[in-house]
Amino acid sequence: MKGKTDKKLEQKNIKPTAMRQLVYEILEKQKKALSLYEIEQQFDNVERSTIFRTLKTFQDNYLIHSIDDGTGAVKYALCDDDCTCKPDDLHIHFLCNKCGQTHCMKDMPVPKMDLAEGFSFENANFVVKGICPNCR
Amino acid sequence: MKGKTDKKLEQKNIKPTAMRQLVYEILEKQKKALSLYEIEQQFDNVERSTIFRTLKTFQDNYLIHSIDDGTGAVKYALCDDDCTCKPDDLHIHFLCNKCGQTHCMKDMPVPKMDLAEGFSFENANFVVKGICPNCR
DNA sequence: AAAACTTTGCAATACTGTTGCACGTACTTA
DNA sequence: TAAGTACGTGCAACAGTATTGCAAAGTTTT
Repeated sequence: MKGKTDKKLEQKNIKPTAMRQLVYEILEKQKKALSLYEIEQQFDNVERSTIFRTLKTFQDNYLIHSIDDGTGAVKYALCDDDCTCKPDDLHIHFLCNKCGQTHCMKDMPVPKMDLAEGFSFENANFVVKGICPNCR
Repeated sequence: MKGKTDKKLEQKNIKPTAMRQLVYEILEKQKKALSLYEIEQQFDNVERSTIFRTLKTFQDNYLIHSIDDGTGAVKYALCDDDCTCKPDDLHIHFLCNKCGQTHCMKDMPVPKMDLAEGFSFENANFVVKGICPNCR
């Protein structure tokens, strides 16, 4: 019988290799978004580039989304099951200025803005920074 | 008689050296936000690190603000005269996915969000991406 | 003009992300 | 099942941006 992880991967047309299962489970276990480096730390002897490509595959298949929170390292977090990373799926992210953790605020969609004449909207990145509940 | 640039710099307590005047004028001339590299290109033989430190000085004194638009290079743009880079001064930035130029939407403040219990708001980065009027 | 401080240039380095290549595993098909 | 093909992984090298230490040059103060 196939595991839950395998099903999730196959749902998004990703062949479930050992590596991919592990990376997926690391992301699932965390409530927060993780950087490539942070994921790498969870392994003993795995190549950065392998994880990098695993994340790229995940991203290409809408299993995860990436967040540039301004800390210098891109972070990654699981998408919702039905997410296709379209504008309507966008949500706000919160970076704690103290602990550096980045959280997905999945219940807070990125507000639609009325742009000036001639500007079209394709995508957005909205990161709110402050102090998280754990750090006060 | 002192030039306009000197006054602007002194208004923000920045000693107006030749380098600083030039960097300021480059930023002023442009409508858009510029990366360190783009500024470097406007000179013949100036050190990256010097510009870097010049920009840092400008930023520490609220003369410019930096924008991380997700392109990998931080960009810089002049603040309004009375800006102190507090939450109320924040505005949206627009990155054109075609030409890569980043514009300050100074008339569009970053919307205040009601964060979940326990999260405090200190700062925000809101970048909207799409196609700009020049590229359609 | 000497001392103290600031700014600049050079060189080196850190960090993150990214790619080429070779090897091995898994899948396909005859 | 054996040969052929496609895919995934590890290693190594590299690219781009940001950043720092140090010394020389310039500026301000006394």
